[in-house]
Amino acid sequence: MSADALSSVFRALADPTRRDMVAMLADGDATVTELARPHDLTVQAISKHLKVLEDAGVVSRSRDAQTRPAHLEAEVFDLLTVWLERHRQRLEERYRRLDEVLATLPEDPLPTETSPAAHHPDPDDGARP
Amino acid sequence: MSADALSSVFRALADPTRRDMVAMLADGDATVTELARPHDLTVQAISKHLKVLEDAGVVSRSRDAQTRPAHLEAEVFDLLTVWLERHRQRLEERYRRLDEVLATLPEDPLPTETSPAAHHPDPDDGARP
DNA sequence: GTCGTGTTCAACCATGTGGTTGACAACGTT
DNA sequence: AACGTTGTCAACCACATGGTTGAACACGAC
Repeated sequence: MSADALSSVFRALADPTRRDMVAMLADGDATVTELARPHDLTVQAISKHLKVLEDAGVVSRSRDAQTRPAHLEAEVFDLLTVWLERHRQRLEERYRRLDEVLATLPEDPLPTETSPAAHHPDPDDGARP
Repeated sequence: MSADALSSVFRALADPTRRDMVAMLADGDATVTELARPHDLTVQAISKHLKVLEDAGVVSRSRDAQTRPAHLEAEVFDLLTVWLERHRQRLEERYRRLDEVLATLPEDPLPTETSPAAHHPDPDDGARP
C-alpha cells in the first residue's frame, strides 16, 4: 500500500507466473481456476498473484455467479509506455547535447563565470546502439 | 541469476530509488557517490541498488581511476517496449475477434458483411516503431 | 611509504514475498 | 436441505530484499 503506482505495476510484472497470467488475460478474461490450470500451483497461490495484479491496477475483477473473472486493464500499458518513452527521450536528448559539446569543443577554452557546475560531461564513451 | 531477463528488469525497476537512479543516469553517467547524494541513504545502499541494476543489465560500469561510473544501457528500454507492444497487440487482436463474433451473431441468417460498427472504445494510437 | 577518497564486502536485522495447508463463505444444482 | 464448485482468508514457513554498521580494498595525491 505504500509504493506508488509505477512501483506496484513493475513489481506485479516482475514475476513470471504473473506475466504468464497477464499473457493469458490478453487473450480473454479468465477465472482463477482457468488461470491456475496451466500452472503447477494451488488455486490459492494463483488467487494471491491475481490480488497482486489487481492491487497494482493491472487487472480488474467482475462478478458472475460464483466465479469472479479477471479482466486485463489496458491503461497500465500506457502507464509503462509513458515512463519508457520519457526516459528514452532523455537518453536521446543527452546524446544530442553530447554531440553539440563535441562539435563546439575544438577551441574556445573560456573559463567564464563562476558556474557551480554540479553536473559535468563525462568524456567516457561515444558509442550508441 | 535465477530469473529470466525480463523478470530481473521489471524487478530492478520496481524500486523508486532505483528508478530515480535510472532517471539520473538518463541525463548522464554518474558515480556511486553522485547517485547517493540526492538520496537519504548510505553509499553502500546505493552501491547495492546499482548492483541490482547492473545484474539486470540496466546499467553497465566502467573504470575511471578510483571511480566506477555507471552507464545506462538503452537496450532494456527496447526489451520492455517489445513486451509491452506484444501484449498491446494481443489485446487489440482480442477485441477485433470479439467484434467479429458480435458481427456474425445477430439472428439474421443473412450476414451482410457491411457495418463493422466498432463496439469497443479504442484505447489509443496504433503501431509505433 | 602514508593519507584520503571512492567503492565494495560481510555480517546482521526487519520486513516482504511466494508458496503451502486448512477452514470457510458464496452461489447454483439436485 | 444437502452438495459440489469457486474463491478467499488465516496461519505458517523458507527465503529474498532493503537497509544498517564496520572493515577492507583500490587508487591518486602528498
